[in-house]
Amino acid sequence: MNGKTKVIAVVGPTASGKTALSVELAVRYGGEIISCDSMQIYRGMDIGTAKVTETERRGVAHHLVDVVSAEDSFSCADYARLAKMAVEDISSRGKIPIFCGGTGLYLDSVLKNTEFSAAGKDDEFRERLENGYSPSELHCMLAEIDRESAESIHENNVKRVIRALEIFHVTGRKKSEWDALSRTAESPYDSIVIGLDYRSREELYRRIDLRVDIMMGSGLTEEVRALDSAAFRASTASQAIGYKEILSYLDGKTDLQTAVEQIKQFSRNYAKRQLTWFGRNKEIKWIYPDCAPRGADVFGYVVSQAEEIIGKVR
RNA sequence: GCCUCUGUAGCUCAGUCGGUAGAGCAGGGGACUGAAAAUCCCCGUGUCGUUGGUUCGAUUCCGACCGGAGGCA
Repeated sequence: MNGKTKVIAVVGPTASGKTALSVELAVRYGGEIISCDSMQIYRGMDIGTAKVTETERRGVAHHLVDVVSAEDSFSCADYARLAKMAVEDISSRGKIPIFCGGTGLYLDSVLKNTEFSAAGKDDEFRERLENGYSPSELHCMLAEIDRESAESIHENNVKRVIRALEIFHVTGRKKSEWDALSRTAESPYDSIVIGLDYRSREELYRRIDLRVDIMMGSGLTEEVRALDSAAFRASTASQAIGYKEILSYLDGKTDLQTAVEQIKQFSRNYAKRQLTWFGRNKEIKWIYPDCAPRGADVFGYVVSQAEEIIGKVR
């Protein structure tokens, strides 16, 4: 007992079964869910983000779902702010906050209590750099003001190079300085992080493909059509897997079958990136649904594994 | 039946004027601090369809055969 707020988190790649487990744990332990998904944040994006349905929620309160319009911009820093408030709110009512989602950066920023730099974004500045310079020119500019950051960011990663330049432009201090500073705050949480993954990568990929087919059958095309607008197309949300491909189909740039294949493909690639992110967090306790005993109820197995993990730490 | 084209990495295809071959995608690994479902980095030996021949040497040239595509009749 150290007085820190207890939180549970369920993480893992897309289609690994996080939603059902998190709700089950919330029911068993008296918890409320805090979504940790960069796309479920947006209103109107339900089918393509596999957002928790009313039935799936089983009466459990869900936070940080549908909080902004799909045309708005949103950031990790915004998320961290809202998530901390949600944790406060939930635990003040004697309930356990349970994070659930696949956006590793978002979760870490909360659990590790990342102190974000004071540099907000400056769209004009970004645009000017994007259009006015080559990647190597930008990288040289960064090397001049912040050698350390320049060394850790690859020249071709223009987005990052520009952000580092932006931080200096806005605050007059280096990104590397801010980064060091951001790591000094201690986490106010005691967290148990449960990861869901499949021992068989193929099995995970099969689940992803299947889920995409279900999304299509549930009317993803109609959902995207309903969201379509100039503002949506200019937004971060429209970059989401499933949305950008259908948009391209609606424009007649790809046929539907190709679009669906791409959605599956990009989802699989994405799942791999998620696993890489979570893989470096050695605190995560992994559960593999495909390791359930032959003939056993898989979900029951997953839940009992989770209970064991939670029980041990408590 | 004849003619032409074609057979190279899981897929799509380059290439070797004869000295055993390389891209994209897939796949694998990695990074990640205000766009993160984004962005970016690293990893390519495969009977070069089979089989004869020519050659010091053939995936590359020639013949036959077997797939595939098209054309003529």
